[in-house]
Amino acid sequence: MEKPTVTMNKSLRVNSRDKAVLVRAPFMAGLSGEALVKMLNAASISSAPARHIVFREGMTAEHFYCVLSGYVRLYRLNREGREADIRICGPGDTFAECLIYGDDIYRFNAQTAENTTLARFDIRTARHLAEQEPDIARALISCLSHHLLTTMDCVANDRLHTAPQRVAEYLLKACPVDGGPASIRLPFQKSLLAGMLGLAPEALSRAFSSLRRAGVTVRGRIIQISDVKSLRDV
Amino acid sequence: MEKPTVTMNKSLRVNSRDKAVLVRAPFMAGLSGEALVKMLNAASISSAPARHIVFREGMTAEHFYCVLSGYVRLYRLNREGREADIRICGPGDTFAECLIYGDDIYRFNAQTAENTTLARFDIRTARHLAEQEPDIARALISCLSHHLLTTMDCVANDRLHTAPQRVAEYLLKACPVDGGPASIRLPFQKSLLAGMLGLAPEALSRAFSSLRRAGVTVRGRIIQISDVKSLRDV
DNA sequence: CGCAAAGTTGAAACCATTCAACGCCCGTGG
DNA sequence: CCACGGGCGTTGAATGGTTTCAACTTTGCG
Repeated sequence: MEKPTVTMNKSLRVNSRDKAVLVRAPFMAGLSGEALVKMLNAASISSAPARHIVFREGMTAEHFYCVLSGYVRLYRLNREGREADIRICGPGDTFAECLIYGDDIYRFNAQTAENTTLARFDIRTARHLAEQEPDIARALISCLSHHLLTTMDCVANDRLHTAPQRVAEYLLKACPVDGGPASIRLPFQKSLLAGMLGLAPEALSRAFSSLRRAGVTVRGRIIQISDVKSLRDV
Repeated sequence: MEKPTVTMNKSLRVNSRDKAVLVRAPFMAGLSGEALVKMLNAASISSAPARHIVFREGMTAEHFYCVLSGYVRLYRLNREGREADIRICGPGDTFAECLIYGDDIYRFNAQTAENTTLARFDIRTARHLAEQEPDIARALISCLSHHLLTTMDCVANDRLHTAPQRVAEYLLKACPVDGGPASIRLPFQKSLLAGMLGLAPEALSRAFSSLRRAGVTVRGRIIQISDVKSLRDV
């Protein structure tokens, strides 16, 4: 039983349900038997209530994480205390794995946005495993590459698109279909979506109402799109 | 002699001078003899004039690159043709290495900002090498991690800081000293710095002139800072 | 010297933030 | 049952930062 530096509600071994999510996470998917077992053994599960601080910027980085359920907000503060989200991590997403080499200090804050279950990996252990098992190294490379591309997308979006365009883009990505009408249920609160798109909650609200003329109707977390194609023109 | 998909001025084997830069690049530094030789053999050098398109978004990704001299702009276009820079790569920087696993399509445009020498690696070859040589995998992980952190910094900066703050931050990072007066010579054009910070050239100009009251004097590419400490308060 | 590219400055328009007020939903407790 | 209150979301008005466009100046290079 290790003591985590940041206390959580519970800290327990992997149960079968969490394991199922973990094994399907992009980071673990594609690991062979041996490597998979090693990683699973290195994992420990913890769950935390909403708004729990997982770690703070500047803290010594000892673990990286994989979200099993719920959502985690990665963000940074400016000197006046204003927060800016960098990334929102949902089930299957890994975060702070980028500290596996290099500085041993967290470079941002991580806070749960709702009740959340996390898998936690010791960074040193994972580093050793990555050096022993080529498959684990490969998984790490693949996972980091994907994050990097996503984050570059984020920079480009912030710099190229207006608020309604970013919202439209999110909706289109979340849309299962490629034409006609569609309906989406947001998996989290609107304030979280706002942060994800680099907007104040008010700006998201205004973006939604400006998308009404493009056939977007919002009622709570349910979003109706009358015509996916016309949304693409925004 | 392979034919590159994008024609460059010259395409030649590694010469001793380029090799020296390449070996010192973060990506190659820390490679052992065997791994180093393999990577060097996989590299081919090409140089291109200013404003040369290295590759375009959507093209089949066959190579990734390491800048040996000069600068490369990674950017994306919106539908109206406006450009937004995602990253500026200088000597020692690697780009498009994030495509080593995953889709085989470039996700952004790359253009030289001045006369530039590049090392080019075949992506498939590099993938095989990374699977054979744990050191190469380790170097890739380390390199990708660093990029990811940098890009996350970029998102946070864009969202948290104003133009003068971003400029001040750049100057402080480029500053060798931590107090008193300092002088910096920009390694590239101001328009490139503007793009790097997510600003229009005019906005950079205004930011500089608003930093005059913080003791910043600009003459061409030379920037004088009367007191580094007071710049930190911006 | 002269031209073209790069950089600066001003004015106007635009976009997003901020602050404040209000409405809504929902859980709690009387 | 209803009243209350808090969290969340929406709306309005004012503010501020950045872009855009255009004109002008400066720089660098042949």
